[in-house]
Amino acid sequence: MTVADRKTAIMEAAARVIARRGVRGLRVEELAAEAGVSTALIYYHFKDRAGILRRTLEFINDRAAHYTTDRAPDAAPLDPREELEQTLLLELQDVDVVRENSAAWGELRATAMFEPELRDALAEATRVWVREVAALLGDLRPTAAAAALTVAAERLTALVEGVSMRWLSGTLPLERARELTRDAIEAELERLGGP
Amino acid sequence: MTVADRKTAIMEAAARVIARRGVRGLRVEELAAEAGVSTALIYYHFKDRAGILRRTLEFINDRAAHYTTDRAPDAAPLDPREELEQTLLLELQDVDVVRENSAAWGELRATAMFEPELRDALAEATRVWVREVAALLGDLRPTAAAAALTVAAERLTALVEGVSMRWLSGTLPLERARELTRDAIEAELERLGGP
DNA sequence: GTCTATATCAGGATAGAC
DNA sequence: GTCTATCCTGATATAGAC
Repeated sequence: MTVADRKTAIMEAAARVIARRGVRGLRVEELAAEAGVSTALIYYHFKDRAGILRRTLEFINDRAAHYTTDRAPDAAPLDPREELEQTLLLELQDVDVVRENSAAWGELRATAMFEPELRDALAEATRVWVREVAALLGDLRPTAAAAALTVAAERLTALVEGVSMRWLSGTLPLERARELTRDAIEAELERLGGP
Repeated sequence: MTVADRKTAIMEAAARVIARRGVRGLRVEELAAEAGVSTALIYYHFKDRAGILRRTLEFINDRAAHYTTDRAPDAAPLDPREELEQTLLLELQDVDVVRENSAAWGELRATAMFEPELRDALAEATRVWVREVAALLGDLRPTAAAAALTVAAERLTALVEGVSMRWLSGTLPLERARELTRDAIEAELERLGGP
């Protein structure tokens, strides 16, 4: 295993531990055990606890970008509507990597309320996501104004974050969360001009 | 100052400290200083750290219930539409108590992902809120089906939580958060049957 | 680069006086 | 009920060998 692989393995482990215990519950010792390395090595590579969190946020963002766009090479291309649903509903699946990402994402957003140094990365990731959703909406409603698309995308992504929190905190069943999201997509598309 | 008053003062202080530092950042010592008492007294009244959190969640729920319904006795009665906007937008105001409540609420929801003992109180509070919003929607759209009202209320309240998180984590300006919420109310009302 | 061992210290919790 | 003083655990972080 190369050094780069090992660093990646540590960040994968960090995502798992954060999903399991939260940012608050992340213990460097537990992370070390999860990754099968010593605590000293973690500090060697990531400097300190804040460094672990920062790098893990980046890692999660990258991974989300990939599971959003990576598709089997032989799969039929998605139509825009399917792609839009995918993009939003992907955050709401009971699949390890996704659940980890969503949980870690929620945690990191919550943490960012009190740690300004996470804010920039968070704001940027949000911006990218909103832009992506707005673009997909634009494909489906080419005549809609750019501002209207952005507002709709902000509402949809904020809703997904909201229902995701409820899902992960056990307040809302997953299927219900997905249903609310699907309906909201429907509603926004109607709002942007009927089909 | 009576004992009951003192306990209330401690919980008010807890809400302030949680809003400022987060659940993870809550130090019993800082709480004690904020409330002007000793740490020993906190433990005397609340047993342990978990007890502080549990009681504080109850406290902010009660307080939110009151600032939602308390109104100057001489004020003109709100019409249902205003009342609906109030109920949802009240969580999005740059007023100390509200900001505290919203921040603490977001924190506690995030914490509940990993601490099952907070879940019940959280789920119950959410249920009450959804029911309240659904009832207000029902006043405005008496012909709508109950299930449709509930779904709309779930979407709206989840959206408010989502934009609230973004607001408090510095990703979205307050005015924008309010605007998105207002538009969403508009959209849900249209969806439930035009005015 | 990676480990074992350990320093350091913050903060939760309690004892005991008043 | 409330305080002062203190204990002690658990977690971050580092020293130094390999």
